[in-house]
Amino acid sequence: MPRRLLVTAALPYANGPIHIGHLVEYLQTDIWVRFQKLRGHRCLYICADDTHGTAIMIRARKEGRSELELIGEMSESHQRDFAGFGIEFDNYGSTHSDENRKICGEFWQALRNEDLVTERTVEQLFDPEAETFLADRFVRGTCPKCGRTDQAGDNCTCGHTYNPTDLIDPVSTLSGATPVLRESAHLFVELEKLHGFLNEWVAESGALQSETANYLKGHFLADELRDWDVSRPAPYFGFEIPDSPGNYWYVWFDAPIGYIASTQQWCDKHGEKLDDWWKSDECEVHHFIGKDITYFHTLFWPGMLKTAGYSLPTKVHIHGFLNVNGMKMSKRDGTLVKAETFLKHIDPAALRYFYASKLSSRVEDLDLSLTEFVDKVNSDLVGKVVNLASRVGKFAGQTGLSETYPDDGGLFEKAAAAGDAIADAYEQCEYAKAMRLIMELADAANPFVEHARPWEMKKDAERTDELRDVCTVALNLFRQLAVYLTPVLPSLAAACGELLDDPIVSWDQSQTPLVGRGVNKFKRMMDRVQLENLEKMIEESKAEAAADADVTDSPAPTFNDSDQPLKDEPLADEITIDDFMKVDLRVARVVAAEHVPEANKLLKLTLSLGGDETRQVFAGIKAAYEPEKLIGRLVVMVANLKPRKMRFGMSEGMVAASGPGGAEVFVLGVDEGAQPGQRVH
RNA sequence: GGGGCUGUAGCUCAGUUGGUCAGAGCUGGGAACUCAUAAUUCCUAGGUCGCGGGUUCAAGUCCUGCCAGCCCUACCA
Repeated sequence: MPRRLLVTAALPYANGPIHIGHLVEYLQTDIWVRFQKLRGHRCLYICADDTHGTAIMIRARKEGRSELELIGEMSESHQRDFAGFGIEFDNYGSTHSDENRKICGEFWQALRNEDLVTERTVEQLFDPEAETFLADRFVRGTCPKCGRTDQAGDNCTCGHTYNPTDLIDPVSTLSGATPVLRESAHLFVELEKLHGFLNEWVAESGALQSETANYLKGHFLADELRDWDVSRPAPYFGFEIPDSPGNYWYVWFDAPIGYIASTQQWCDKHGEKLDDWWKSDECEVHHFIGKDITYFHTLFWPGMLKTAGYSLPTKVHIHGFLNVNGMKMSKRDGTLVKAETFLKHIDPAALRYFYASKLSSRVEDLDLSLTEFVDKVNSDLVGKVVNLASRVGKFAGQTGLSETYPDDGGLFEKAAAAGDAIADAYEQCEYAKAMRLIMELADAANPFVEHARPWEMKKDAERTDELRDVCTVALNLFRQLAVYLTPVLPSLAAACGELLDDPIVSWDQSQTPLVGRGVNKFKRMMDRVQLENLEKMIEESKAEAAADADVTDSPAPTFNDSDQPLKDEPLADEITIDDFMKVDLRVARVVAAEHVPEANKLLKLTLSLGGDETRQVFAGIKAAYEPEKLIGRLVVMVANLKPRKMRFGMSEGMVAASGPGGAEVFVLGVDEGAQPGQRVH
């Protein structure tokens, strides 16, 4: 009896590229979906980009473009990355879609009708410069408890937790401005009214792993459920709440509804009814998510679904995080590898298999050890599975497959019988177990070829029938493995289908051997993974991280620069390189700086050109720089400027600076590593 | 501080309801073979199953105390 399944993976946020950590989930889900489809069930893999919220708004602003442009580009890059790893969605939507807006409205109305929405005034820090309210993570300041500076908005490294309003000297990370307290009206969902329902659902629906059910029971359900703040005041990139002008749905309100909206898009394209997928007892709904977003999917979301009359999740599959070499992924270590970067160096099939070999149904972090990755993929996939086909491929191309399946000592039959256990493991998301079972079969297959010695048969024309039989067995055992591995390795399945002119489309193909037909020319199916390539990948990631840091560390970069400076001071007449070379610019270190009492604008600087060479320079930067702060700095000076006698003494050069003057003066700096005395070319 | 999980051969892990359960793969060592991507096959690896108690005729397998690691969460179960 074919089942109907609607499967989702969490919606990736449109604020960054996909990395190998994300891929754990999308691959886990893709494998499950491919498995279900292979088993003959109707199954949809639904996903979308999560596009709303302050972070997107801010980023778009910084990059000087519209949110739509940003999320459009992100969606494209996400989908390209997913496709690169063989992740096949039935529909990939966006939370910023008409469908989503409409269904959000429907959910909202349902919440209103059930009297679950209440309004309250909230005091929140507001950035007067960026003109936006600040979530905790956009505020930093001094810890009120221990006095450490530059601490996060909600907690300090000393362990103390607080509200961002408690911070001493709070600063907005968006603009550097000092936030002010401002009131606004927020809308809340009174989740407590659904407490009874949630208690029951968590305990009895069977939708949650027991560890998760216990966690919820102990953490949230034990107390009164707090109201859930689902609105954000303008400006906010999202959907405005129809009955509350100036307020927008919080990104976590519309994100999960995006699952439904994306399904709606699929239905519209395929002439199906949404209700058959989301409001039918005949359809299972499975969510795959990471442990970090557990409560959104196990409390708020079921509450919303229940209220709006949609199906509750049949199962919420929660996975842990990815570590690399036993440690948290980090940009600095180059272990937070972007999907795109990975693809430049490594076959994605290798990652699919490795993750599969590590995943279980439990909420456990998994570790990607680079050496283990190489060993496992190479010995299991290349050494055992692919090798099975590779070693008889050439012969089989000439002999074809025997008319009847030969005696193989019960290997095929035994492996066929193992199919149920393997399928069960897939179904339970126990992929590691499935892979282990499959590799046991592969371990049994190679000795058959070894003992049959087909290479000897090849030399004897009279033994062609025997040779054909050996090839028939080896290729059928290989095909059986390929079928079992199809959810994990669609590329291998495709290669197998091509070799035998019989595409793998059904799990049942593992139960019957293929006989009495030709075999195509063998083509290499997979390359071994080289540790060097992984190392290159890590190095490249490090370099990317370093490049990113250069760009993002500078506060609030804006690229929509004004054209005023150029208008104020148009470009000078063209000169030749020789003209330029007449100006001798040198790197110099400020070794002394002091005020000149009688001067309004001047500082007296002593510049060192290295060694004993110093120059005394009067610079008109008094309004912009404190003398003490200049000492030690490297600057650029015009070193061959004719000395000029000033009222306060000789000035033996000029410090290069830009700006109209007054406080608006900016001394040219030099990157670290420059030496005083070096000429600027 | 609380809660959860884990602790089995160098590494990654299997070990159902307690009784050939002390295992597999990889690595290492030895040998064979050459069809295959220096792939494969055969032999070999002597780990007090974290430590101490307890229940039982019998315990990696149940109970308990301790130790270690990981995850979650923090004045709250």
